[in-house]
Amino acid sequence: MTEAAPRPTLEAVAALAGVSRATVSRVVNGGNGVREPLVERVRRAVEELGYVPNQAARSLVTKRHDAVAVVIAEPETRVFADPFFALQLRGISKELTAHDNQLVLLLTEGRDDHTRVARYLAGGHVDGALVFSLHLDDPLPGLIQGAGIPTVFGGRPGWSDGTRDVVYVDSDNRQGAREAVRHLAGLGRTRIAHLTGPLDQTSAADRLQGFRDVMGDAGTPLVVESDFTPGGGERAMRELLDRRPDVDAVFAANDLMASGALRVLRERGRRVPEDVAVVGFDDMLPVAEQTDPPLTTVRQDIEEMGRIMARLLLRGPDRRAGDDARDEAPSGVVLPTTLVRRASA
Amino acid sequence: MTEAAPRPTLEAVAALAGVSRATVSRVVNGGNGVREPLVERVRRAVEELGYVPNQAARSLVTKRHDAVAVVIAEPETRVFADPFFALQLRGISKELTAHDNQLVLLLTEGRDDHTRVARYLAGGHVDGALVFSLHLDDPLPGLIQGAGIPTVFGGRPGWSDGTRDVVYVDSDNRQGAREAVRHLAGLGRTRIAHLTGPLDQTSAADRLQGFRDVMGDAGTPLVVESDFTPGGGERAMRELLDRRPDVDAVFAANDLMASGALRVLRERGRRVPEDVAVVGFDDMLPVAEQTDPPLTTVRQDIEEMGRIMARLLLRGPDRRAGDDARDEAPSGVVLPTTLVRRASA
DNA sequence: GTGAAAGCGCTAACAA
DNA sequence: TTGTTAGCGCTTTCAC
Repeated sequence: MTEAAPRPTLEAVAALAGVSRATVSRVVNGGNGVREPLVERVRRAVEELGYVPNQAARSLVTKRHDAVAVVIAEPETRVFADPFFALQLRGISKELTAHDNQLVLLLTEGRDDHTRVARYLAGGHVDGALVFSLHLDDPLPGLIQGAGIPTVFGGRPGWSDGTRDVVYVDSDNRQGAREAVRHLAGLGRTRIAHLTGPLDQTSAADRLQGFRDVMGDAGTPLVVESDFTPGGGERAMRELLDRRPDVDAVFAANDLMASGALRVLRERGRRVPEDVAVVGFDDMLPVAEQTDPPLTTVRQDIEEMGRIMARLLLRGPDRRAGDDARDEAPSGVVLPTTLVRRASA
Repeated sequence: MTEAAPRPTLEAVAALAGVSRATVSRVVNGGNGVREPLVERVRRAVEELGYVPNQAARSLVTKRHDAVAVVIAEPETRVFADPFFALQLRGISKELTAHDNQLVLLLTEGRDDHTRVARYLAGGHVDGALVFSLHLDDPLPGLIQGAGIPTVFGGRPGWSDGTRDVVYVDSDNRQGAREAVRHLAGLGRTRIAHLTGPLDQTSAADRLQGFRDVMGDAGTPLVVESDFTPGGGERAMRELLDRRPDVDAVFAANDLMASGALRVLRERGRRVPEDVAVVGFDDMLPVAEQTDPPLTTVRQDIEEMGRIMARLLLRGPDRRAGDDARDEAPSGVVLPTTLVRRASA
């Protein structure tokens, strides 16, 4: 609401300090090659005037922005309802901050926003982008590649053509799912069901794959497709109980669905884990620790994933050393998962 | 990872279309006052070259950025764990998007980040800031005012000197709390307790004030200070039950704490609402609807708050019409709350 | 080590 | 209506 007071420029500082703009610029950018007394004088002038460099002017010549965009493409309402993004953001934010980069968050609610985002990325605001594109048919990744800026994806993109060389960070969803199912089998359970996430997301598809790896064809009739939400978990669990009342174990593709499943099981009078053992995925603490009973689940270090994404992006430009040594550039980083045992299985 | 291909400039487009840079600029910015055939030719050239305006260059001359910073000052871990910010962000994001503004999210993890944020805001990246500063003693607001850009606060700032004229958006926490407590009293409850949030936040302090408005001094012994987290709610509830086993109603200052309290009550064998009625605050759906029993709570329209904050900020500059008519500028917008009845009270 | 001068890509008077 | 021109505030050769 304050009317923008005109900020002092390099020129003003130079005048006050009695030096040239070039010298002030040098001091402001680290002061290399400027003699101590001058540095001191310039510093004082900067202080006195409250000078802050104008980034637009700086970027115009340096072509650097020290800012990174985080693009979250999620048309659905659950963008943040799910603590998943929140945790990744924390990791990303920490890493970027440590390297003096700013985080610019771009939320896209629908297709209309896509061109806006593409324009922004191509418009020279940021040095790179971290992209969360969850669905197979999302046009956004293509647009972003068109913008021609370095990009790292969160989660393995699911394009059918495996030709594009993308950099991404993901959890080992398939292996994590295997562990979960093996754990249930190790408990002596034989009728193990799986509540899937939306299968147009690679994370959900990979977890289903892991389930199948262990169960083989025997598992197929016990698979119920769902959507990663608590409500979806409830619906899927009801359907499952109706279809297969003899089920004795459930592997839900995430904790939110598991919590919904637990509610339905309680409502139907099944004891957990005595009658039905339940395992989730994510180890989302606010959910997993506070269900009744607390949830056994597959933990992925979400915050760390975010941190690694940022690191990969910031490192990117360094690697232009040898073009033939290009294959050492990791195109996908897959982090391990661990099973966390609590009371539900 | 792609090496940045040099983007085409206005100059290039002008050359290809056979016109001057000025004409291209006009077309790109809406095409007013340019004859149709030329517009067409320029459009084609833009298309062909994949031209996207360089924002740094543009801002340098226009001094506008079409971007707004959202500053979330939250040293604690719960930044996002709480869906509260997520919802506000959604509202903000929608409103900004509708006005073709970008959202730049600045997370500050600790005091070290403060100067970085101040520098960013003063550095001419954004046209204004939306600030969530929750704690009384936070130095950030001061720094931001120093940056001299329009600012709107989320939640009433709690500075002791009431002299600064700040613009903020808040819920009517006090009135909401009164409603909650009156509802419990209306149920015939007489030993009504209150689990507070951290009292250095105005929202928590205001809710306590509302509780006191209704209960008077009689309520004081039944107030337990806590921290807005589920764990804090559990601890506070335990302490309360130990101290006052005869308590028959609890007003928790937010839903998260209420959920913790419910767990403790169940664990101690108290029936809700028969033995102890419970009311929360926020109506955070993923929490309130899925507790057992579902939570009666005070709803605030968090997303709407975000939307209004953004609207206020974007409108700001318009209002410079008359300086004497300044008092019509709302310095605080306080939104009403409503009680949502579910099963817990 | 320091300053002078050019120019990053764009918009906005001003002329034509 | 269109083009010409002068900067916006900064970094960066290049002389000195």
